[in-house]
Amino acid sequence: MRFMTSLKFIDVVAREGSIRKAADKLAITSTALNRRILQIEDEIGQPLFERLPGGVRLNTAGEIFVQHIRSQFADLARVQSQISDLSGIRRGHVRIASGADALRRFLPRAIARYRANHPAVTFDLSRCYGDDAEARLFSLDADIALIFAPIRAAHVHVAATLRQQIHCVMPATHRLAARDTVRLRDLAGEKLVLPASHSGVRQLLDTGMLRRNIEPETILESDSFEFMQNFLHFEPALFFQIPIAIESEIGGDASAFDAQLVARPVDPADVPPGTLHICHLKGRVLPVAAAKFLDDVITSLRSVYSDDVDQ
Amino acid sequence: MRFMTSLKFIDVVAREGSIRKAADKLAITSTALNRRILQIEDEIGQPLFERLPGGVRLNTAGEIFVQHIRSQFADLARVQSQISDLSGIRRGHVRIASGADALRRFLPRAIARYRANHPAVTFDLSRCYGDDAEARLFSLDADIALIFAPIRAAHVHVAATLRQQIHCVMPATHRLAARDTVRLRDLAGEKLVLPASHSGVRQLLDTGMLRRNIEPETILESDSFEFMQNFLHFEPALFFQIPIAIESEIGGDASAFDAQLVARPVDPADVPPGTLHICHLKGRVLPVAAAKFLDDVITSLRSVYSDDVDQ
DNA sequence: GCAAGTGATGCATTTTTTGCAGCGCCGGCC
DNA sequence: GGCCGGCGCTGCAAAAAATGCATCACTTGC
Repeated sequence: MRFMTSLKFIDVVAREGSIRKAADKLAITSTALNRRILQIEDEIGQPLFERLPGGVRLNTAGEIFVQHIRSQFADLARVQSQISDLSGIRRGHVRIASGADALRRFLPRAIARYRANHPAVTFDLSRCYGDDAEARLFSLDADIALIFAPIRAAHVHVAATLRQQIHCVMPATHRLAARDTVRLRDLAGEKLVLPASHSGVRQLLDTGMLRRNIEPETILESDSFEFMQNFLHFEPALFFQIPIAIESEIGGDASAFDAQLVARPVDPADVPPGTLHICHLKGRVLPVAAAKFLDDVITSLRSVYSDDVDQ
Repeated sequence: MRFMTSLKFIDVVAREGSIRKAADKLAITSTALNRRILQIEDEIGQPLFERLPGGVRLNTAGEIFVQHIRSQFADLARVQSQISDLSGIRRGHVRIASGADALRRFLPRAIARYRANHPAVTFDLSRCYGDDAEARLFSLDADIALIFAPIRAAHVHVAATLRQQIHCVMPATHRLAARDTVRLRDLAGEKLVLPASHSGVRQLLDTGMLRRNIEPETILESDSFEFMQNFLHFEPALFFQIPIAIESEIGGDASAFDAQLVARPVDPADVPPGTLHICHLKGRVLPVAAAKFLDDVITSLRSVYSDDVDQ
């Protein structure tokens, strides 16, 4: 898109914080890039960047303008996919920012099924925590976010929510495996493997522990579910997940997802259910592919967790 | 805006329906214009125009793309006014599509008062009927529309409504001037001057007349209020207006607005009140100036017609 | 069938963009 | 404290792109 290059350049400079670095990345001379920026600033009538000794930084006007640029790019992508759509090509691109919970089991299946119907649609998956995900929506680097955490920013639109009770995962031979639900006080003396402190699961657990005045024995802390799960094969311990992260298959049983491991819900009286938010940027018209995928996700969530899904 | 020229060109070609005509208008050669269009079509990967023997016409892809272009322009204007705003310049431009009713007395005063506070804000006023106004909103040629007629299109957002009873305007010496309200049957034998048939006032009147089976004696039909009002100075007759079109000043008395003329409401039992819609394009973020002006308009309407304003 | 209109194209010209070299500036470092 | 390396910026010449002219192929209306 020749007519968007100057705008793209500004976006890259804003991200890189330096004209020369951006020029490198864009395979262009810093001279040319510099002059393009000067020209646009001239047309706008106001500087967009502050010149610092170590590079450049957006000023307030620049912030506004770059936000506009990004929304233009997102819009253009949507328009292009619409145009392609009507010529029967049906291609498109969907960018998802998701917590590890949904990224693990649910999204692979959901995307594979979607791609079975729309093989020309491609995907970007970036794993990130709540704030990052919101930021990615805002900077238009992601179309859809799946966040198991409270929504902070006002500019995020929640298309659907899914209530999820935290489950305690343990070796099938563990004494607690006989129970239907696990109370927090049962965890006294147990060795725990906890998710990273900024994850939604961890924050719910921490609040519960604090209220019940329980000091857990944390032997390990990780942001990798895969690591935690594999670790349990070598040392018996407990860790925590939400159903969407452990389902062996859509519609499958969340209580047994691994030959040696079982999951039991933590008693809701101790730890209230958390909420998985499926969201996109407020006021944004999603590209067709993303909008359709979002629909699919919500539909398939409803078919599995019917009562726990709200729209 | 150098980086928008190609897009602007496409917009003009779409409006003109001919590359050569558009080239004339743009003070450029048809050659150059033609090649810019070919280039963009190449970048999009699809033709945007159908080539007809008498010129060009947008195809479906083109419709989508041009709509995108127009929204980009509107967005850019908003961004620019935002940027100007934060440097304290406070300039901007507001484009209004309005029926003659509101255009007559209300808007001049409203705009003058707004400009007293924001002298660098400029205005475009285009007088048009309901459908035109909606079309202008959609093609982003207008920011705000004031329509005394039902809203047809789904893509219009109604920010506020104002109920208005139709008034009958007559010489102060007329026998009906003694009444508080005018019944349609009183109009038998009277000479009437009616607004144009596509105006909202006329349509309400026609429905009422039809229902009451009254054949009015129409001596004149016009879409110019000024003409009708001046005509009454020379030949005694009746014509019809809504209060917003006759108010002598904001907060003034609608029943006497001219030394020789008085207005009396038509009985609501005969002709129900109509609705003035103040609206903008759904889903659009208005430029600051337009948004502020819209607020002002609604506030000032509420201060005069308090109970008849809904939001 | 001819004239007048349309959009498309080859080629020379003009305008714009780019790259190179070098300037002045500022902060970190030995 | 001078020096080095990074930064953004600017003359000037070369490269690239956009433009205008003349012309073609085509359709419609008279």
